[in-house]
Amino acid sequence: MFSLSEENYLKSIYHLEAVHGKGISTNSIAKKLDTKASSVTDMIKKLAQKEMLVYKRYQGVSLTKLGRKEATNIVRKHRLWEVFLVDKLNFSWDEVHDVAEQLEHIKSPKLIDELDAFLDFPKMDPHGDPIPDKEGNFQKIEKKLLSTLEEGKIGICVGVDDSSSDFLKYLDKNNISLGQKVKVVSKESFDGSLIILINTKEITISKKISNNIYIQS
Amino acid sequence: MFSLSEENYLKSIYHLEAVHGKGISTNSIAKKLDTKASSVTDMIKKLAQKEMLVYKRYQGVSLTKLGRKEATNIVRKHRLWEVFLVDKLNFSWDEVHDVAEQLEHIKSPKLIDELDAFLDFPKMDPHGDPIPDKEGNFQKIEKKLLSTLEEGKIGICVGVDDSSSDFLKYLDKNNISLGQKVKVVSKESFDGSLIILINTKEITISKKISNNIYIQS
DNA sequence: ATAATTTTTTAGATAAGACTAAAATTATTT
DNA sequence: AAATAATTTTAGTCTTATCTAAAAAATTAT
Repeated sequence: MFSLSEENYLKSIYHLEAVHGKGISTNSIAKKLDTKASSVTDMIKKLAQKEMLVYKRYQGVSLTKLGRKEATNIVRKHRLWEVFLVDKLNFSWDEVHDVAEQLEHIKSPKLIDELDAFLDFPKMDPHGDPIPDKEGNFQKIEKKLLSTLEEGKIGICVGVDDSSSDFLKYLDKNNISLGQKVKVVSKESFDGSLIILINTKEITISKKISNNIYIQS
Repeated sequence: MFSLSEENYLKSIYHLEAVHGKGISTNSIAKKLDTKASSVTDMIKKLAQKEMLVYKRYQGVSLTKLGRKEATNIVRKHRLWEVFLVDKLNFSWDEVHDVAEQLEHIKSPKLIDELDAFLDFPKMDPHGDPIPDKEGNFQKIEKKLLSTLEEGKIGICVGVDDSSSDFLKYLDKNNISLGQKVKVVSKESFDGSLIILINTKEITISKKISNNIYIQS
């Protein structure tokens, strides 16, 4: 059984590996968890002891198969709770993160599988991220950043990278939601900003925004 | 904001006060929480500091209005989650306690009220205990112990005192559930055991059992 | 009323998880 | 290749919530 803290470390390392591959640095974990590098060193020693990850001093860490399984299960729980909050309890997609962050640590063999069934085995969470099944498997969705879409091309919004409340509220304000059709009207080469067409309305979005929206074309 | 431990102390003291009135002893809290008296002394000092209870050395403790409000809210959360687990996730009444024990500590202003609405504002949990509303009010149910029912009299089972899995499974096995009609066929004066009629079947139950079943007559 | 017992508190120790500051190692420049 | 910079680890401290053992107070029995 893992402590809340241990679970958060495993989850963070899992997410970092998804982006940067194996060999995650102490500093990057510290940044992600908003803690100090020395605290990270302590914890990864402990998790290495438990064979959740492989660690060699000064070399960064990589999850073991067991560690990845544990992490995947936490992600599964987090995302299922997010679906529950949005589908059943009228939360909006910018409100779910903090609560799911707590709910993901509830320990019950039965709870999460019943919840999964109750929600009708959803494949996606409210931000377009895939939900691992009981065995830890999930389909990888074909997607690319809106910032990579060429002028004149059309895409469907299928996910977001940043799930912060501020960013999601910005999207709401501009009627950008999952499933929304988006056309790149023009691209400003100087700063990478885009003029995009949402329904019948043209809006300008910065590179920072288009780098956080995933589309399917 | 309160720690998990602080919340558990408040809840336990609340339950003890419900049975024994004001002035709860250090030892009884220790017993309830399966911890040592010295640990209790430490924690009640801390909670007294926070004005959740009144404490004078060697005199036991009593919740303040604020402390009672806090405790009531935890009880509300616990019981709402129990209803959720039974009504929506196919848990049986002997399976809910441990999970609700975890879920009651989730902190979200919105979550619990939405859950309440989603469950259609239930007034009772699966064990027949009343669920406080948002303001902390709940109706006290008229009930007495099955052990106090006289020979030949009939009652409706409306609650249980002990909510342990073992006891509830025993009840299931003998078809005793909330709403079930029970008739006392005879009473053994030597050990207080009862022969009771459940539907068409007569069974013998010990005093210990009849002391844990609440009925309405 | 005094002795014995029980309850409660205090004092000091421990474990988990975080921190700061300094030392060790690795990476980058010049 | 040496010097500088950045990263990582170690050593030691802190907080929270426990614990044990001993002291203090309250209660009960003689």
